[in-house]
Amino acid sequence: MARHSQIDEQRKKLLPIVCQTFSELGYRRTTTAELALRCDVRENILYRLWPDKKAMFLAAIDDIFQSRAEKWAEVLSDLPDPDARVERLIAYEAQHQGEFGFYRVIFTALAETDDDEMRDALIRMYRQFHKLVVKQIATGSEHEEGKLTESDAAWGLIGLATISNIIVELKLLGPRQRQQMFAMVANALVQDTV
Amino acid sequence: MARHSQIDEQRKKLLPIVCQTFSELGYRRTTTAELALRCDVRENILYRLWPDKKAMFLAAIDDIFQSRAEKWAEVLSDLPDPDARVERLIAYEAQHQGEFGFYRVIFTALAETDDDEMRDALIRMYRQFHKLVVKQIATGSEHEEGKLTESDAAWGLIGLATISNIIVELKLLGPRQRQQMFAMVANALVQDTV
DNA sequence: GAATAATGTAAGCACACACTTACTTATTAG
DNA sequence: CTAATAAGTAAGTGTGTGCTTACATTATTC
Repeated sequence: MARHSQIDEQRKKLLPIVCQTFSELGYRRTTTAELALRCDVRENILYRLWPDKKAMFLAAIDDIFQSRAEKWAEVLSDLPDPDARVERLIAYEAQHQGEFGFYRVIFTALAETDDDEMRDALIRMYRQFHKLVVKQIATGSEHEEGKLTESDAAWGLIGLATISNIIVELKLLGPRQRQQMFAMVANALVQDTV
Repeated sequence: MARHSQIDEQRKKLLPIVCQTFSELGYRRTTTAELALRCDVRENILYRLWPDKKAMFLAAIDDIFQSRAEKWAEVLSDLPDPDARVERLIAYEAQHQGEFGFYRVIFTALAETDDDEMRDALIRMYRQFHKLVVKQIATGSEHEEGKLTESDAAWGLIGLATISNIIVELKLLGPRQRQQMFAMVANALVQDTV
């Protein structure tokens, strides 16, 4: 008989490199040759792990969200108080915006939304992300007239994170200003919530 | 002697078609062949109007911002009262989000920010846009402690518009819900300003 | 230890697409 | 009228790149 396949292990091993590459270069500019180079394997080996380039990209989208969510859990692990959690999260995001090239994957994916699988991956990602944010800012209190629902505030925050990433990428503001802006707007949104 | 060049006129004539194409397909998926087809000319004619594909795209970015700004001016032309102007603008944007494929051009451009000219075009566009929004929400009153600056609120609104476009594209919310969300968050940001 | 299947290497195919070239036809200024 | 140049036509060309194929090597299990 023959040896056991280690395809799963290798997929898991190479995925971070694949993520990193797509994060730097986006979808189109990432060539399979470049991926192979960075993974230190030949192209056909990548094609044994995933059926095509798109599958590699979709795997990257999923993984990026996963690791982001894990990061949040880690950041919040020692904080029971909900208010402090939100505060910590805002501070964390204000500081680490744009560090992982997350947005670049998302933006290039958004340019490919004519493709159904790509759409679906994005939709899944945004839904999960929105849910996660709602959970973090949820207070359980009654909804007051004129205030934002938790869902609305969460979309606002996701939008804020998006433009904040763009600001980093284009250096539209200095780091200090950008952090300040992020914190101010985020707090305004959260404080207007319930 | 020979006839006069009509290059400028033709550029102006074809630009809307070029914009429309990039808006639908994004940068990479728009081929020069497709552009020529839609403009009803041969490819080499496009290359007499612009040096390369990138130049066509950059022209589209500039034009898209221009026409957006003009649209705003038109929407606001009959309103002198500043508060009412903001209100009208929010209502207008809430309703017309995603109509022009504006975001698609921007997102595909954001995937090409390794290119300096592309970066510069985006930076210019965002700066102008931000300035325009600030002007619309400016009240002239003193800045109060704990409230958002007009600049911060403007970034918040641009972020909101961005995620709102994404929501439209991915149908993450129904039109009614999305409009509601946009209006609520936008008002929260504006009311927290000064 | 040999059959079997996984892993690795190297080369290249096929196609899409940005851009060019060589040429013909229309227009107009002098 | 005609020389000169713009506008239009048609057919490439070269390159980048996603993906494949053919084959050699290695490891594992019975």
